[in-house]
Amino acid sequence: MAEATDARAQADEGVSATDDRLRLLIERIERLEEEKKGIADDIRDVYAEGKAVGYDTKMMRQIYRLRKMKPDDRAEMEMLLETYKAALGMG
Amino acid sequence: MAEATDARAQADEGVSATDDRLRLLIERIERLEEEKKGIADDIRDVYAEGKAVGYDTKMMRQIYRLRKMKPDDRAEMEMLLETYKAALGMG
Amino acid sequence: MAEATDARAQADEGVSATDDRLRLLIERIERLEEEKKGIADDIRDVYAEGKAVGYDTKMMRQIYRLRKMKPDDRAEMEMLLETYKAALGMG
Amino acid sequence: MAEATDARAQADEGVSATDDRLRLLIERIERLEEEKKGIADDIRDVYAEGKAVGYDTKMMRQIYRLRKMKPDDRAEMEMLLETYKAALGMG
DNA sequence: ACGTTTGCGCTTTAGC
DNA sequence: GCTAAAGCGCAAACGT
Repeated sequence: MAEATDARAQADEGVSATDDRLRLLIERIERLEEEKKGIADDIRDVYAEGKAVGYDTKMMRQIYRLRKMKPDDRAEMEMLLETYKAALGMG
Repeated sequence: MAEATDARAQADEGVSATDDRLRLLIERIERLEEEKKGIADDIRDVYAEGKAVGYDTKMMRQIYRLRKMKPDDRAEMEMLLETYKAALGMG
Repeated sequence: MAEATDARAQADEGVSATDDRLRLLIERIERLEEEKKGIADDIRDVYAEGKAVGYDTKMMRQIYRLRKMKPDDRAEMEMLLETYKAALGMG
Repeated sequence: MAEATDARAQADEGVSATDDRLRLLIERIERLEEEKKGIADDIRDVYAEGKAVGYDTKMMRQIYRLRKMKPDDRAEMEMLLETYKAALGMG
């Protein structure tokens, strides 16, 4: 409970200094979110560019996903295999 | 390992010029997605920083959301919520 | 725009009848959420029971996940293979 | 198909008594998870129904959340939010 | 241009 | 209390 109310305790004592700190944090977040959106737009543009030279957008997305997922899938499969071995008393 | 990578091995072999162009597009996308993830991590860090100095994460996110809304929309939304609350006897 | 403000329009004209309707909907949701929580608790109990007779909870969850995912994974792998074939001009 | 199901094939073969017990537990979990999903679908339907008669889905969910909170917690949360908003000059 | 459907991100919850 | 995973809502994307 003490931790949960720290912010209010601060707000109650003196608002100005901590409020600047809060505003600064929020503004940093807003700036970063903007950047993130910019990147997302760039990605969008690349897909559009690919489409313009004849590639199917859906296919490009699938290929991207496939390349990304491969290592993870292998890791997961191996983990599941270990699980099975353990389940059969080899653990 | 051999079985798992058969599909890509095939892709690497009979590769034409158009496939290089496709690969280039995909690689650009991959690069941008990486950047995007980096930004997202930065945002997480800022929230963590705020939490470390006593602000509630949930509230910070709420504040960010409210600031993002157009003032009119925000006012309308709050009014609608009050209306609903009143309708259910929630003072 | 007309659709978006329907609710408020109703609220503005006469509150009582529509409010009962709203309350009824919310109460149905609350009841269903309770049921859902009950089921979730039952699931929890089964895992606890398994743990009590010596099975590792984490492992049981993995097995559940595996059994659930298998058919989907096969379908997805085949789809991705088709994608590759298409990318190589066999589509 | 043969390769992909090797792991399960092995599990099906060298099965001991304890594995039957494990399977039974898993099957109970699967049944319960199915039920849970059914309830979740019902909830979705109720929201859809509310939307169909003019209520805003987002607001209904917000109302449900607020009703679920203990009154004291709700009051404290709203006050904290107001404090933050004031700190950022959001009237 | 709209409605449907899928993918992504956030929120919340379970386990350690 | 924190980290990791699952469920869910939202929004962009595709097809009509």
